Amino acid sequence: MHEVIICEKPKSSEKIAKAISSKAVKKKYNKKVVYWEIEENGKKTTVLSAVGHLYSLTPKNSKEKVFFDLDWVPLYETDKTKKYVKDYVFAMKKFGKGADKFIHACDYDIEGTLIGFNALKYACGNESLANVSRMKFSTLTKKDILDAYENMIELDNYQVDSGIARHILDFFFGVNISKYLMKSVRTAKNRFLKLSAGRVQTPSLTILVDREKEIKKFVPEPYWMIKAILEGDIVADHVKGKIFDQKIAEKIFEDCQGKDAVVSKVKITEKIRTPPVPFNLGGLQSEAYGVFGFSPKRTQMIAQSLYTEGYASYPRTSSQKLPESLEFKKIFKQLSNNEVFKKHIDKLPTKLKPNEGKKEDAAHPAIHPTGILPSKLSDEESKIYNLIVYRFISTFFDDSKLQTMRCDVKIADEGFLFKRKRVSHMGWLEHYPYRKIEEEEFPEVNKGDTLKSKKITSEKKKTKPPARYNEASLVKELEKRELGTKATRADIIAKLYDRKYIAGKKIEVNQLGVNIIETLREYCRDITSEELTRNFEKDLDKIMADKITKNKVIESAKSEVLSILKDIEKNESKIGEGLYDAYQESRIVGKCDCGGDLTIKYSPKNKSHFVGCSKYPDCNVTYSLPKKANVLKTKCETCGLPMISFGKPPQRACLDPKCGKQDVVNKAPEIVGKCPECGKNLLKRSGRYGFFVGCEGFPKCRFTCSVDELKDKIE
DNA sequence: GCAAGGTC
Repeated sequence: MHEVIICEKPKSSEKIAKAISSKAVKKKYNKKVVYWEIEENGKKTTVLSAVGHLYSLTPKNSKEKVFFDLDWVPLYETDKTKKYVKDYVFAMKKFGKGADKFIHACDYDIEGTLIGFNALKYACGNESLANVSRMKFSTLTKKDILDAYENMIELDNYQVDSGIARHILDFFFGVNISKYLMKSVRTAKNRFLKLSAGRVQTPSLTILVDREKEIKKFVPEPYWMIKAILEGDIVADHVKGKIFDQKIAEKIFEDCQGKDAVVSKVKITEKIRTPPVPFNLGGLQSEAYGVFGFSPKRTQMIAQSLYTEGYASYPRTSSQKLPESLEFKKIFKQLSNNEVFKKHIDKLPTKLKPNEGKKEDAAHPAIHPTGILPSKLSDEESKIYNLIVYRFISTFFDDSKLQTMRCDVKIADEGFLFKRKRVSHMGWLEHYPYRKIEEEEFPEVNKGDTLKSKKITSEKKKTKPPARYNEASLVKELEKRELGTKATRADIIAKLYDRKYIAGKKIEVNQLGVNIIETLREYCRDITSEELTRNFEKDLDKIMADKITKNKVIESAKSEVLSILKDIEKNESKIGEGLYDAYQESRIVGKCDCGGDLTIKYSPKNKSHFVGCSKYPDCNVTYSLPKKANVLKTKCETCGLPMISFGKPPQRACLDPKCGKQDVVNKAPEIVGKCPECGKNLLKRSGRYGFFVGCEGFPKCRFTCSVDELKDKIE
């Protein structure tokens, strides 16, 4: 009797093999692929693993104008970066074929069910599906696995169909519409532009376009802030905060001149700050962005490598929970071999109970260190590793307490107030070195005291437009709207940059991005919003509940896509021109002396980019660009042309080599003042958008401001 | 050349 168990990933094959038998033997195929063998009571069990999807959809005939005839082919054939998949498929073919019994033990969700189904059908052989049963577990604990092994169910073919339909529908809409967009540019302008649209990427872009529109149409409103500078350098704000009526502001300003302040109320309160919750992928991405400025994609790759090396747990989790079964004590004991970690771990309470978050994940706990101490890590890896360790440790500590003083004063019947904050109990804060620690002095004032007023100021300000998204806040927004999955969100955003739809750390939408959304809103409105995802979900649910067949859903999607494509084709030249012009516009980097626009162009002959004038051939101005150069928004202080950055470590220079202006990136940054928050030096740093002022104490102190704001901020 | 989804 030979039994074969198919798992979704190597990690779960290990857990499943070990749970089923203590006699499971680890074996390797082709030196890389791990599988397990159990021989007991005359029965042989082979536990094999996929690595996520092993098969991918591809057109039967790649020369077709539209793709509706699709085949499942091994992933490594369609994607050159997925070579590692090959050995897993081969191992499955070698050890999986011809067994008496097959067990599908992938994650119990639509994708997992399809992963196992395709592995069985295409690697183990079609006939394996005749002898298959399904294990259903929600966690990879020994108990759950054994329960599932002893109470196997039938493979749910409706769930399989639902998974297949999801892949096909995404392909129909995504690939075909993308193709037709590119085709329109080719027809109209005889140019190639890499364009794409999809069920997730397009609504994500819509979110950014809508925010861009809000920002563009925003009309700043003036308001006044009235402050009183009191003895002891106390700055008190008028209780009204923003005053939008100039007359009222002027009256308050006049009335308060030369009058002293009388303290009307002093209130000291204590706020509890609970420890942070354990990291899920989104949480780690967001924190790593805030603390180190790492893109979510970068963070994900680093976390993946820490996981592969065995230093951290599985990163693609939604969970903010740390179950006791992880054996915290054991992890802490191992981590204590590191002197620095030990200092923190030694102070842990005896009862180890983490402050968990609400989010759960059936397959994995929150991200945590395994206890195995890394020997060699790159700079970036050790930053993420330490972040994971400190976050893990800090969730076990007690609350931190923040004391807040609020002092109300009266100046000529007008209310003013000032606040002070200080941490009165460190708690977890002491063990999580990525947070600012407030330590403001509380002035000694009591009710009835008079404070001499040195000066009353009235400052005119303007309301600000809504903030731009950055990569981390967009990941969060997608999470909130349930667009994409934890594993794909960072990639989707990277794709939007790659297509040149968007640019910048504070994400700005290029004209091309705006145009894509406008075009699709006209021809395929559903794909620009969450509507398409919602419609898919409804259909997939119906397939699962046997209320509609997979083929019906596929057929109706096909006719819908066909009609959209027909519309696009009918308006091809208009769409193509619009898209190409929009693309050109976002390539403009400055003005040429002749009045034309300096534009980034591509020379297919030299396979490189350069900057040329839009009035070519009337104007011959060109500037060559070094390899992998970025044209920046910062203008050269000498000649006004844009600056470029290139090389590693990055250097900056003027676009015009004759100008010769070099930037100061590699020199020590200039000290421009003292930080108003922590007293350390403020440095003039250069970012993507030119200079900004940042505190030397970063990341502990997060003070930043623009160069223009500097005077106001440090008085 | 094009999607979104799983994972080393």
